[in-house]
Amino acid sequence: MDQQVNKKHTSQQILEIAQRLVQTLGFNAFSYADIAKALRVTNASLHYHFPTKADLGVGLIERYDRRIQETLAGIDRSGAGAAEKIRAYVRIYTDVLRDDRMCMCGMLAAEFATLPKPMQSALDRYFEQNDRWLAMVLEEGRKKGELKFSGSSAEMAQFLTGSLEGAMMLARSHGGMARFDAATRRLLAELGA
Amino acid sequence: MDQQVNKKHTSQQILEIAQRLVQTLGFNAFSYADIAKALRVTNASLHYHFPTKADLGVGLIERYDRRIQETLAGIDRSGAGAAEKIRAYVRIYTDVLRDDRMCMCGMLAAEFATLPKPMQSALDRYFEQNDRWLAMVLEEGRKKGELKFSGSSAEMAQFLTGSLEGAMMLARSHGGMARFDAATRRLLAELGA
DNA sequence: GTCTATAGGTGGATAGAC
DNA sequence: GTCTATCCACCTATAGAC
Repeated sequence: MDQQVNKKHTSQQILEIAQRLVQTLGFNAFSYADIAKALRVTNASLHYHFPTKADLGVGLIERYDRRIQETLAGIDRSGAGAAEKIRAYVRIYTDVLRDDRMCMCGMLAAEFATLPKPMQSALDRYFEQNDRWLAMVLEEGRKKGELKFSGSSAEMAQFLTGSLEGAMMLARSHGGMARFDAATRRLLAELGA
Repeated sequence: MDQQVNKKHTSQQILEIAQRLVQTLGFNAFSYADIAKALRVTNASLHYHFPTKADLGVGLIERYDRRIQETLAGIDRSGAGAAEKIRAYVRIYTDVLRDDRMCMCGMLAAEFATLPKPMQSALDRYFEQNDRWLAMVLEEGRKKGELKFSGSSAEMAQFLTGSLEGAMMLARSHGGMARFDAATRRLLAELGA
């Protein structure tokens, strides 16, 4: 149990708790005190791991990004067809919402204007990577005749994420899971997936 | 210049400034001090018009609601066909985004969990009324053969608002006006509008 | 790595003079 | 209706002991 391991472990716990808080309340609506209470350490202790809240925020986005990329790589490795890949992608969102959370980066997108520059940049990279993966799958799927849609795959990718994030956001306040499910069914049907 | 007129005038100015702040920063991210500075009055003076921030928030939503309803009623009175009505509806969002704002209620939906109960209720009424109008137009349009879509008109209405809000939100942080325009073009094309 | 203690700032809100 | 003055809660962040 050397210090590195311990530090890493605590950092991970902090990120875990903070992420849930962002997904449910938003980045500006939670405080170090909230994390401290949940983790039963003091406020000051958190600043050892993440000196400023901006550092914590960047850490959150980069970890979220890394995890999603791993998930997407897993979907790629599964050898599934394009249609199934899209369905798996949508399932990621569905699972998050079922856990009463908002997509973290969707929440941060709403708060974008108030976020520290480094967080804005990290968020930009996240959406960039996501769109790239989606566009690739869409392009491949259309070529093979598994999917159908008009316009460029890049544009369709952005439309998809926008609609998913929006449906998710409104489902949380008005419409619930049923609203989100209806939206995803429509999107998938539209694509022929 | 009696007091009533003056009061109303100041209240309106407060609401005007506050609304812009909500649309750009969010409800939790602005303070009475921001409004006071912009209006060049003191912080305390604002509390005369809106005792608590929750009061201000409810006032914002109800005014926003009233205004949108008037706009929708205007569209109804125009005698336009269903397709043109939908296009006019979409144009409302487009104009807001062009002014570098987010739809106020979309922003509030993202912050929903952190809002005072009275604001949540007001927001609920807003989305309810909006969906009702949209569903009515969609239903009418489909009957007359001006619009085409699968599923119920109520469900399609919720899908539309969700996609518009989501596209708007992501356009503000990643993709800009082009992204939003692409989304609306796709949605309208899908409807045959 | 975590603690106590505290600084320095900002938030919403109220009392009471004018 | 607007002002000054003030309260109190909470926020992020730091210094320094352990």
